[in-house]
Amino acid sequence: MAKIKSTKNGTKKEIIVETAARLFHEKGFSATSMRDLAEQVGVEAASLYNHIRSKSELLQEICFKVANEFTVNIEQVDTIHQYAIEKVEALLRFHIKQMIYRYENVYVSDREWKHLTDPYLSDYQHQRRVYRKRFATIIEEGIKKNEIKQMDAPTAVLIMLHAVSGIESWHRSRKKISAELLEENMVMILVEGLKSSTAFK
Amino acid sequence: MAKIKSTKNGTKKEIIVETAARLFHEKGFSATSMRDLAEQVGVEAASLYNHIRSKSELLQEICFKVANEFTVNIEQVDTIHQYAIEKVEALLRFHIKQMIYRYENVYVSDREWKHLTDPYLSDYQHQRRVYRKRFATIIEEGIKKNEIKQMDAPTAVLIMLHAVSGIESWHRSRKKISAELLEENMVMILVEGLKSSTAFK
DNA sequence: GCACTTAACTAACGACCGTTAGTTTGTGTT
DNA sequence: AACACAAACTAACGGTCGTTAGTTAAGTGC
Repeated sequence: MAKIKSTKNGTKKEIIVETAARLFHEKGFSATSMRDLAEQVGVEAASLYNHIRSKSELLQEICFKVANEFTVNIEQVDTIHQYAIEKVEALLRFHIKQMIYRYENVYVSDREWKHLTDPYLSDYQHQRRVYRKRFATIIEEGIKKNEIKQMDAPTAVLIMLHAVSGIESWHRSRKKISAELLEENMVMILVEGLKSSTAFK
Repeated sequence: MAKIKSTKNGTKKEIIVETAARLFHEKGFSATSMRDLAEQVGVEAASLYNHIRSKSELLQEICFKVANEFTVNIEQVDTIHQYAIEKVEALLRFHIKQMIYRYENVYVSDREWKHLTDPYLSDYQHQRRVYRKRFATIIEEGIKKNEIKQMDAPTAVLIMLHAVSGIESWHRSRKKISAELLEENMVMILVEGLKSSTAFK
């Protein structure tokens, strides 16, 4: 068994991290034991340590993977689009898509980051703060150009970021509307709530 | 020590539950030990059991206390107001105020209810489902009367309920805007996003 | 075929978990 | 002064936690 790739779905470590994300989502970080995780992976608990350094490392991988995706995205969005309101919509749509298609990872990074330990905890908090700040700056810019009505930008950011986490309920609900319809409804409600009523555009 | 009331802030059990809410908020239910809790209350862990039956009971008290407050409120709101959009605004304002002034309890009931065990888990999920359903019905009613624009009502509910949980970030942020300003901004963004553009009212 | 590496295993460590049993302490009532 | 009793204490229970040590099996490259 000297293969570094075990199945076609990436390395064993990647499998472990994905399984951990699922369990952390289902039961929470603290309530998930390494023995739970091992069982789901199909291995003894001690064997996990051939692939990972610690339980904390699993949470770190999940949180920073997700955080980086958002950071990379806002970079792109900020350069591609011209109007602030377009940027906001693009950011919102990305959040929605991540919440739909990479649900477990995003959920864990949103809800369980508190169990990170320093220095990772501080790094993570910093990265999120910077992201929210940048998001707020885009909204400020939109307000100045009269694309977006007068409002407290950080509050608008907070509403958007948390509104999308409501997709959690969508995932849990028995009879769901389609992902596309969900996205369009969310964008409509949230983006229309921002637009200036006297917008020229 | 034969007093049933220990301080002026209610019974010892109430103190324990409030302290538990604070710790469950800070560290999560699973990561909070009875010894942690005891230390914060100023007592040995075993002594807690003179006042409570189990750790689970603490979570139950918190979750159902909060859930009942929302249930009672929607009852009142539904009878007091006439227009659907007014009902929605009243519900939203109540959620915001609860999130500001009873933050820890609401947060715990929102985030840690998964650690309830049956039959409490099922009861809680049912109560929340009924509440959301009722909220959605009010919005449907508003759509029918053209107070609220065409949209998927459950999605609107999900956005509102989760948007207010963003007040978590407000609590954590260093320089906050005032509670009043926060409420007005949130109401503006969210309620304006719902209103029909051809509303007669 | 032999060395090397990877990844599984069993066994166990010390720490901490929620909770119970049994006892002591202190206070208000008679 | 004696009693009742709430509420604190100490000690310990069986269990589970994350993790380490040491070993074994199996595939790779010479």
